[in-house]
Amino acid sequence: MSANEAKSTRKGRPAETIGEPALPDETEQAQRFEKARSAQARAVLEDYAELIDDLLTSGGEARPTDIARRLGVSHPTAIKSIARLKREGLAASEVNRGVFLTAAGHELAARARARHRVVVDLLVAVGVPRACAELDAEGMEHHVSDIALAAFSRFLKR
Amino acid sequence: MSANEAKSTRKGRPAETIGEPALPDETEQAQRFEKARSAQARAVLEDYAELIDDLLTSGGEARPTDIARRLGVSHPTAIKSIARLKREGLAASEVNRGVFLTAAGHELAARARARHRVVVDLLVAVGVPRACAELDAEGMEHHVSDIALAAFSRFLKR
DNA sequence: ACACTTATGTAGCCTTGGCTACATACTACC
DNA sequence: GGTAGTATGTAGCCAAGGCTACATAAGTGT
Ligand SMILES: [Mn+2]
Ligand SMILES: [Mn+2]
Ligand SMILES: [Mn+2]
Ligand SMILES: [Mn+2]
Repeated sequence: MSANEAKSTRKGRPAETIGEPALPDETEQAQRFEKARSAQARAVLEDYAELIDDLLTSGGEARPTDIARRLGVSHPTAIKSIARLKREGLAASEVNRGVFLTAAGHELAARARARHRVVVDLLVAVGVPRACAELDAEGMEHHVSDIALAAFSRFLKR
Repeated sequence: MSANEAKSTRKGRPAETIGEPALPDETEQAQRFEKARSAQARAVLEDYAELIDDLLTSGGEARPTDIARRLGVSHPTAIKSIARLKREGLAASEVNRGVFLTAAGHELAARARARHRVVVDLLVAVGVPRACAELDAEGMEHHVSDIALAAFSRFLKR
């Protein structure tokens, strides 16, 4: 390929003839997808931390079955994810006892809850019905960056 | 537990003493998480379909290495995901040839692209910097329901 | 004390979507 | 036509997050 100016062209395709849509830069696009993937990897941790914190705050324990039921998964699934939280230093528990959050876990939960609320509020503010906003926010929240979150807050303050 | 009115209380916890935050209904919460999980399961298919369609539209082929590079993954990963698209009737290709979309795949791509654009536009409209909007939208889009999307469109038309 | 019920934990399976290493197929070029 | 280089495909590994089935622990009630 020596000093070929463009793209990837095994069969000598014209490449960048003008007039066509023009795709985004390859590297930039790859970074977008990469960011989405890493956000996704954190999503489970965030949801568990937020939920555990909610359960603890609401005057009770955070027990695996409660967690499982609220997440809509089987209890072994919940236990396995809780194990990951522990492994990553976000939660702690002794056998046959409820789950607790470490300082880091509590931090994460607090941020997740605050973000969750802002996302729901923003959706409602732009006209999404409340119930739908609650539904959609559960997945969207994990992809909202700090910058976007700040913008949302500003927008909500008119 | 016979006709116990509430919750789950192995050690006879007071359950719903007033004053505390009051968690959302269990079933409703479970449905939210379930919806987020199923959206996530579709995310890869949507991104691949959208990207393949973009590549085809931009006057070229959709070749596995191009797809892989734009997604920021290795080519075997891309090939494996493309195999899933084929399995689900969204794409087709013969060996050592570029990938094509079936009617269903093209449909999916069109919807994904339209939604993607609206999501970016909405983010920008509420004050998120363009670059950040592009980044965040890549992950958020998959969780935006038709109802929310319609609300976004309405909002964008002032 | 014992039985019953519920909660917890373990084992083992599956799928998805990452990866590397290797083998094969094109295409270009001399 | 042979060789180099790129693209494609295959094999096999891993971790995450689902699941069921089973075993154990802990309360509840008679
Ligand atoms: Mn969530
Ligand atoms: Mn949340
Ligand atoms: Mn996307
Ligand atoms: Mn997209």
